[in-house]
Amino acid sequence: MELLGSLNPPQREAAEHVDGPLLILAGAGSGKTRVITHRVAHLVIDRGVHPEQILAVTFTNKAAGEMRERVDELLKEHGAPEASAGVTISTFHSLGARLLRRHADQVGLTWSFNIYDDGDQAKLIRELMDRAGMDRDRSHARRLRGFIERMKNRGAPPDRAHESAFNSEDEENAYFYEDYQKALRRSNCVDFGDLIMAPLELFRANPALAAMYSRQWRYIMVDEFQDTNPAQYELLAHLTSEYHNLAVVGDDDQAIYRWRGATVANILGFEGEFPKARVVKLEQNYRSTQVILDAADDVIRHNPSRRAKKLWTDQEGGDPIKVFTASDDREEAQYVADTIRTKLSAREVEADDVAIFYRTNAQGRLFEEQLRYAGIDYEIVGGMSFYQRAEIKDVLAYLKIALNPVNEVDILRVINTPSRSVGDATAQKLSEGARVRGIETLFGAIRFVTGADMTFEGELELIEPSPRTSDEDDALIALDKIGGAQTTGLRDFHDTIQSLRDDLMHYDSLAEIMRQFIERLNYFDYLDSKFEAESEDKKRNVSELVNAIEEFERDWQQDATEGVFKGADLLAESASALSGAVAVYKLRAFLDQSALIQAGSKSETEEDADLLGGRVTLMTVHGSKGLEFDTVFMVGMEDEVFPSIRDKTDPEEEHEERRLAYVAITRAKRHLFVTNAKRRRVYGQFKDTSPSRFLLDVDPSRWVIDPKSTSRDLDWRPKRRTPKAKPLTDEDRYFSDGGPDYSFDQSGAAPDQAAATEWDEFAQVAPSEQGWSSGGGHDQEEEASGGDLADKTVTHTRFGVGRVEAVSGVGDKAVVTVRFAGAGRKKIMRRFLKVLG
DNA sequence: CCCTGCAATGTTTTT
DNA sequence: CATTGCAGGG
Repeated sequence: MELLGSLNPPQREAAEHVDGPLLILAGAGSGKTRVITHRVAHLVIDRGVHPEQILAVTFTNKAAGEMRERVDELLKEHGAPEASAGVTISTFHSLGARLLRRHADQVGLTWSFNIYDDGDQAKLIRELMDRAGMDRDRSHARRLRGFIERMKNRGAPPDRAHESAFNSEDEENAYFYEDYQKALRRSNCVDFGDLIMAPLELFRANPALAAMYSRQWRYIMVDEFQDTNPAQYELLAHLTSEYHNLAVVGDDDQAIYRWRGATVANILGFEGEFPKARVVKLEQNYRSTQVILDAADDVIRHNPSRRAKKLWTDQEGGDPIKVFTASDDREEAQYVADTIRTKLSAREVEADDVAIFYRTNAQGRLFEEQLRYAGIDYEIVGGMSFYQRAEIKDVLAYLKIALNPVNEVDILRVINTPSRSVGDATAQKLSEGARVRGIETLFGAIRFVTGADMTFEGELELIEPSPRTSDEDDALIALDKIGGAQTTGLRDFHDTIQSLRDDLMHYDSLAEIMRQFIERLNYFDYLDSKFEAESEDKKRNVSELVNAIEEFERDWQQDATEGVFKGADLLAESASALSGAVAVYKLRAFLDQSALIQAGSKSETEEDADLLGGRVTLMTVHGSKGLEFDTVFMVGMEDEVFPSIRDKTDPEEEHEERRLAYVAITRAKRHLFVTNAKRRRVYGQFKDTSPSRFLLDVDPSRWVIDPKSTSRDLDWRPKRRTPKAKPLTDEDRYFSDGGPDYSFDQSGAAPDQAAATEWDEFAQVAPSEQGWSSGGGHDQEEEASGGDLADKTVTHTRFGVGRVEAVSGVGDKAVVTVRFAGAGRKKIMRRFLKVLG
């Protein structure tokens, strides 16, 4: 069968495109992964492109894994089974990590650098704040982290941060950022942001190297392009500098990572950047029913600045969305669990095909509880990662130190775990001592105290004899004063690391080395003594870590020979003594993977792995992007939960929440349930809620209320909303709209063709009633009311559900004042309203 | 120097 | 409501 035969015309056009920039605007469910994978196969099979010349970049490991699988399949099917391994398919961050491994020496790192996760990063920031004598203020620490992240997302190293500082706060932040970068490099470590920024700096300083890679990867594809940040964009620019064969796929309506520095400008401005770019729109949706797509459109159409695009499907109609309002959050979870139970028993759907989406991870607990109670197998994706658990981080810390002995954050983490009588006071003295010339590192300080004479490879060795300052003298005196018990403890720590390094050099089985190490450390005894009830869990987690390593070792061989990086890592390190050992490679690869993969915590029922029908999936809406399920429960649909708006002065926040809701809705293939609760526990106390404005935006013809619901309408908001609170936001919401009550014209979705404010709209329908001060007319209106409408609940296609407050005039042309649950008070012509009761 | 008990404080979203 | 940080006794 012909390779591209199964594609529709636009899909085919995109897949057949070979040279030059390509922008694929792919609506939700339009088969974008299909297009990417077919394009890869087409390049290799029909166009004779060498697999090594292809690079596909994604954001998540899940997406990368899926793409790899499907490319594998396609190439196998079409007689090129070997080719798949040559194609590089990677996330941005692991691509960055691999580039850095290869060129570590050019950016102030060594081959053995470690990757700090968020927790490590926060620890380092706190440490540095202490050292700088700054107030230990958590919110300040957060701001500093935010600043550093923002700079790195823009690809701005400290010197650029200094240049762009406009006020004294930015200036101070820039100094801190500079300190932070220095400390990271002293520890031979990088953070997540560095995984993008450091390769970028490498290419900026060395354009010839960038050119080399851009010749190597002649065809580059990027998935979820709307979520790229400026640093990633610039990195791509370097990587495509030679041929400009950049093919990007994305959907501006699914941009949900603005808070992480992503900018939709990258996708919206693509043609500006590449005037010769071919643009292909994929608008046929193969996933959902018309009802679901319409509901999604009801929500997203309120956003300004969208690319014109209209999803369509040939699956007409479909089940209406089912809405359920619970009296509280617990009942909400109960309802979801009951409903799933019923559907599973009736064989309407398999557990595999059901998902629950919530806005924040914390919401997941209640659902977990109720599912367990109902005896339903489930899987939680995301949340507290396995690799973030204390016991796992402890063990990994030792491994990281063994590889990279200058890693200060990890040394401080485990120097007293298990207890070695080395507390904060001693650690403090060691930290100060590490800054004395001639000592240089924490391990230098430990050696000074214990009298050990061994130097670890990988430690900095810049000893420049010069007179010490009095601070340094003080630090040395403090080191001298460290007591006997502490010295013994430090010696134990030193020997522990030493023996772990010895083992890594002499044995090949990483899992075996680990088992012995954990034994030697008496780590299980430590867990028993420190934790009562949880110690069994923790021990099991550690064992699971060893199992994970064992499994990793089994598959490792294939991984190491993948794509263009084949053999390159080995070459780069041949100078190092440690690097001769297989276990060291495996360890380093494992550590990278564990840092880069957000492994979801396993469900309670993981033992029976292949149970029939699988299990229900629980995850945040963010986690759901790129996935699809037959039946979806969108829960917690209340204002302040979803949308969760932190900064009410920033209208962009609501826009992003809207896109998030759009993503959630478009995950559903056939059945969508939307639930909320009238009150919900926040910090242990009940708080009254209001229905989500997004839910109210969905036309009532698309949903029905479950008879079991506590409320028969969506008019249960407890307190009046104050429309004055954010007038700008409201303006924004309506500004871009195609206008009232005629079908949404997609060509009008461009921002400059914005149609009407609410007042303009009113002018269209009833010019004579227009007025900025409606106060005077009130009494008259009420007297002239048609009677039949007074106090009725009505719905409007755009404003949703509201209650009639006043009516003036009669018949279809009557003007009705309605207070909408989601949109405040409006005057609307009678004929645009549907009366509910 | 370590452990226990109390208080404060906080929740987006993820590579 | 949980978790995390901090103060004071052992």
